[in-house]
Amino acid sequence: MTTRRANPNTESVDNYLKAIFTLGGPEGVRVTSTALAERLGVAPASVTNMLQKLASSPRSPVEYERHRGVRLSAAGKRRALEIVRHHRLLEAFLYEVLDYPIEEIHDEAERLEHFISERFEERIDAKLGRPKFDPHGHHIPALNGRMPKQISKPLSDVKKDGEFVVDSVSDHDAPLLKLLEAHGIAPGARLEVRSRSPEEFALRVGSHSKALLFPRALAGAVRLRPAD
Amino acid sequence: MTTRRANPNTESVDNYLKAIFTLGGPEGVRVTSTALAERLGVAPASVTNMLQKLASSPRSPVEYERHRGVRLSAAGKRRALEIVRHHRLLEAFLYEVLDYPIEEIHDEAERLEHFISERFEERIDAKLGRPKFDPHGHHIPALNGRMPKQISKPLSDVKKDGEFVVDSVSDHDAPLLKLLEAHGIAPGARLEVRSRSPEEFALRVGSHSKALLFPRALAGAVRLRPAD
DNA sequence: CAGGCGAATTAGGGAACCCTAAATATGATA
DNA sequence: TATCATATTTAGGGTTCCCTAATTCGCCTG
Repeated sequence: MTTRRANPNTESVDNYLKAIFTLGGPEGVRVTSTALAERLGVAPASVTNMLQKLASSPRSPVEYERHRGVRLSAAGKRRALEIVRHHRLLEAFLYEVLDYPIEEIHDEAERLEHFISERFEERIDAKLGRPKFDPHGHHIPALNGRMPKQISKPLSDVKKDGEFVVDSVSDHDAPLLKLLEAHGIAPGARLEVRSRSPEEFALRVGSHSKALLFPRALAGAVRLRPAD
Repeated sequence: MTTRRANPNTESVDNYLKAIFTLGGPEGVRVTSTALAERLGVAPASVTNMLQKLASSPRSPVEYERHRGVRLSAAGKRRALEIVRHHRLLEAFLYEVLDYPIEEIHDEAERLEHFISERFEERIDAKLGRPKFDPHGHHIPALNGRMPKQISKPLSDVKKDGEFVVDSVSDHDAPLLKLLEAHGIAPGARLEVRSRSPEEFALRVGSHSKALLFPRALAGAVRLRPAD
């Protein structure tokens, strides 16, 4: 006789949920196995396995139909937002309290987010003064799971010159992040798009006077909102 | 063909090493499977399995002989001390920076110690001002693995009345820890043993005037050094 | 509407850790 | 020194999550 242990490894499951959440966007679009596999760095077959397991568990965090992709159930979305909250609070904490370089906070938070307790979360939240944004400019979901919708658009979508404020920057690409920071491209910075070409943008950042030529290929990593 | 992944789950292995270190004391006495099993909360057979695996790995962290117990190799001891360092730095950090109640720091540190990076360790160490002791009064091993020897003795070993200073308190038993704190029994506190009976000690703690009757059964949890 | 093609799933394993039950060593004792 | 209790190890499984290979499905197109 074995003691039954309906004990999913939370770390792995959480990563699946977070990936489904991220890929599905705020509207909760169905996500394909392949996309998940790629995001998670596992084989598609592994994804199928996991989704079947998750789907057949009580109070399943996902809605899954063979060959038709997955999306999060209400419970799954709640959990995903908890993890995102952990992640972003940790990023803010590492950056502001522990003085991490911006390009290192993501990976460390990615690892720790699965293991911190509610108490830890509460304490760093308090220590930071209940922040609303992480250092990349992303909203930190509230305790109740609410998170305002992103209203910015990527620099790559900018169709005519003008003045903007940097809303957020991508967190995945560490070297790029370092580069952006070096040029002052950080949430809150003023950014003027002076001209555009198929290859690059000519930008003026903050109060710098000289123009910055910014490759279009990287422009998806910077999100802007109109200057007030 | 499968990509080979000589990838021991560090968390579990680390826990074994830490347990061997703790049970073997500073001299590195051989530790029995049963003792390990008990400490780790697993079956003795599981311990045997793990020890065999560890012993047969390259640069093995342990020296293991069937039926004769294990002890750490130099590499194993180094690793164990790293974990202990992580653990104690985390405890200090949770207590001092995040204002955790003393009785909660152990469990949280126990979980996190396996996942923090060298950078994290370095940063909290700096933030705390390179502390030498954790909140329980235990030495924090140095980066190079050095750790001064414990010179205190448990209250339970005290054979005659006198004045002492609390050196350290046990970290495992959360409720007890809370109790000790409530009575002012914390590292650095002055403590006078006024009388002893088979059942309990009569203590005077700090500058309190009234005596505290302290059960002998709990006296192993408090370590003392002579008052200067 | 029959192929085809790529996406997704099934089949069959592997590695890490854990468990119980059944041997088997060890060491103390009669 | 034979015996026994106890400590330890071996045997045989189980779970979780991952992988490759083979198969099947959904869908687009000729």
